[in-house]
Amino acid sequence: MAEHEARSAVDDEPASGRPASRRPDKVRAIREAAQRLFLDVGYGATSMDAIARAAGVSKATVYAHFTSKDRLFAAILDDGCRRRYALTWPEVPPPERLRPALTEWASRFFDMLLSPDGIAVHRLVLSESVRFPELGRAFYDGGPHVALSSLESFFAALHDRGDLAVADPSLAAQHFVGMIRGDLYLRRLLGLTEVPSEAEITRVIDGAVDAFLAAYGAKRP
Amino acid sequence: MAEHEARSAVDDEPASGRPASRRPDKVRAIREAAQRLFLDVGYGATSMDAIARAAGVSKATVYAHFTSKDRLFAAILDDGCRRRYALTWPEVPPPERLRPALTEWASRFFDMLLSPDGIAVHRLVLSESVRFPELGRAFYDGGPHVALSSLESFFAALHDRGDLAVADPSLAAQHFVGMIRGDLYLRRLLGLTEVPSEAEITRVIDGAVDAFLAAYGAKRP
DNA sequence: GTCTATAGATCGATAGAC
DNA sequence: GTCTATCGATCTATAGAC
Repeated sequence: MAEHEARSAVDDEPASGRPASRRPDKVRAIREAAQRLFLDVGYGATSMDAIARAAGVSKATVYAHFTSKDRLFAAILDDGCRRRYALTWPEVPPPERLRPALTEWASRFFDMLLSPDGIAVHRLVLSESVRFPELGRAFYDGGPHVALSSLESFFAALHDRGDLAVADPSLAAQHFVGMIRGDLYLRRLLGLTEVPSEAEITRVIDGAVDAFLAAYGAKRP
Repeated sequence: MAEHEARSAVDDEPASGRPASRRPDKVRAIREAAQRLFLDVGYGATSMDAIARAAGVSKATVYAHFTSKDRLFAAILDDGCRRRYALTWPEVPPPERLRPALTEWASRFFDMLLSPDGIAVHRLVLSESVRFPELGRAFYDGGPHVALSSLESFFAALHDRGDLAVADPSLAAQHFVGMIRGDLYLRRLLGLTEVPSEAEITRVIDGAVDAFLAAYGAKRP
């Protein structure tokens, strides 16, 4: 095949030992194909045949690198979705000006939440956490829990400083996130609407920040 | 079989026409078995063999009453889950005393949301709304949309009366529901926690009502 | 390491006796 | 209407050649 010719021209490898392990790119191709298929159609509707076909390898090659469908699924989630999801959680900015900081955080959170990839990850995790109980725990600890924890300490610091009046930082963090999610998150999960417009996003975020500050803003005498 | 004897003793039917349609109870058994299985393990993991076995009939009998697995699934959702689910949305109480009314509504909403059946329905709909797009629409229109709409008009009426300060009733309704859901809803969906204790429920609901009233309570001069 | 070919199990759906 | 028995397709996983 043309593929073989193209490879042989650049295949003088560093001769770094045994001649085995020639094609790490095939492993990568399998991972990418599996990730896209799992995210697009879910675990059950993704067959190992489809993964092999999409990756351009034979099914036996898939099984040579991943013991079973379950293990491949776990590897994909460990290596791809969960880490990328956790990394996209923004850092909480320093509380110099409160409203812009909240707006900025909410904006990034909202974008990640409603993006096609974000929705796909949520759908996949929610669908398969019954079959794979560890999945729900790993996702929560690496995703939502990180966001809530950082918000909690952020709010607690502002409370100590007198810039906010949060008796229960945990509840306040849940309220802020819950108000940002609003209705759009559910409608996105159900496939009822596309990624909202900038105007709609601004309206929702400003509304959430306004309500949060009205509820938790420090009432200084 | 003993089953036949037991039946023949009371089987002198009203002779209301043709002798067919002897066993509506078998249809009911199929419906109940299918509903429980779909809710417990989802559409993909539920086989027609399993449904027939759980209902105590043969697989051919299932197909004699329901054309296909898809149709059986649709019938279950139409007849059982969705209607029962929609009916359990609490009525919004009259606004005589605001705080107790909000607390009462939130309490019933929360109970329904976190109950084993409520969580199972949500999980099923979220999982299968990709494969069955009409399912997501039907669920949303019969469930969350009803709750949000009734809250909206409730808030709008209170605003007109001067008891609340809600510039955007739609956003306010989403904020109230979002704060009630908080973190527990997601953790329930992911299978990370059981039905919370009464004390925990009270803490979350009181916190949401407090925050909502702090944000939207009328500031009368 | 990678392929083709296939085993073994299960699934949705049906035929035919009663 | 209900059963037993089975078809044909599809899926996960593996054996064996190169």
